[in-house]
Amino acid sequence: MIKVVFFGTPDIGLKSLDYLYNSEKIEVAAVVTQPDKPAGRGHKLQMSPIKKYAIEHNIPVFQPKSIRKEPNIQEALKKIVPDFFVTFAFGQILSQEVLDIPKYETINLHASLLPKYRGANPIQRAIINGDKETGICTMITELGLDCGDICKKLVIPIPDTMNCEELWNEISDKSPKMIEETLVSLKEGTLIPQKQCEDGVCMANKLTKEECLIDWSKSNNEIHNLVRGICRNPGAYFIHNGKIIKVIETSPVDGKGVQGEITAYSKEGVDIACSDGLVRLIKVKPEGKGEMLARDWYNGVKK
RNA sequence: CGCGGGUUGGAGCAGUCUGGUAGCUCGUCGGGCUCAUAACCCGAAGGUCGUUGGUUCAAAUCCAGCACCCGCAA
Repeated sequence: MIKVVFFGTPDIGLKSLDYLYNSEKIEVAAVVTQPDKPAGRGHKLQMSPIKKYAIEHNIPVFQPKSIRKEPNIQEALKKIVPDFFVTFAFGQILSQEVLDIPKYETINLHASLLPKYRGANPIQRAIINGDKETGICTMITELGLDCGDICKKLVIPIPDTMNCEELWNEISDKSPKMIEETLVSLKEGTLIPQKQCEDGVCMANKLTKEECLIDWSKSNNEIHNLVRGICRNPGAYFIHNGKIIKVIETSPVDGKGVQGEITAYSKEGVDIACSDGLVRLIKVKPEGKGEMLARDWYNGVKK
């Protein structure tokens, strides 16, 4: 049995945690996740999906505000005498003291083809930039952001119509085996991590509010990529009659018109002109309303 | 007690302030017309107005409670 402590917070790591927990070769001795935070409407205290899972399966949970600054929790983790730490979208930076705790290594799973898209937002950035492929890497965690040696790499193609939710799910589905195989072969010594090539390094920064506002002076493909890249969360949007209209689904089509103006409306959707062709809105979500077909939204709004 | 929007035929909305015949656009169904469109014309079906209670001669509308959906912010 390989004894691991799983560090994670959002639901993208849930399947991996579940897989490791049920694996014959792995023992999940504890889970480390972000503290419960007031979130959502009404600011109710909410626990992370990873914590929920851990509680349901009686796995011990640690919730440091900052793992670097809490020696008590570090001590508790030492007592477990883990073989590996596994981090997957944990949301905190580890320190050398923490990295020194496990007998072997700390491994991290990152959702990009490193060294491309190091950082916070690799999945959405790959789609926004119109990449044809991305992937998953497991790596040895070192101080510094996603710069450790690579253990395993898996390429995932991105079709033109794929949105970030679909990619998110695919990564969530394919990660568990990657992690298990990495752990097993590292322990056996059959895998030699490779240094990252320093050539193609680029960062995947967090999305800003401004980036989510649709700029109609861009091309229809750029806008389409933005929409599918950030889909519902946080969602690309524009302002119509003073209301935020989130755009859930689009397709780029040919045509001409005044940038930002609606040029046509049909069963298929509402076409808006941009710098190069048209963007056909298919599904939208107006402020305060549920998701709806763009043609339904426009039907209620036009006079 | 973070701020705010919403619930009305199958869909999207108006009507609520100022109580008095259930309205618009779309869709569906039937008929007609056009070279053609996001087409057009005629007709029809389809609604316990979220729920419970109160006020009133009379409530979608006013008052009180409850449920559910959603945006912002974090």
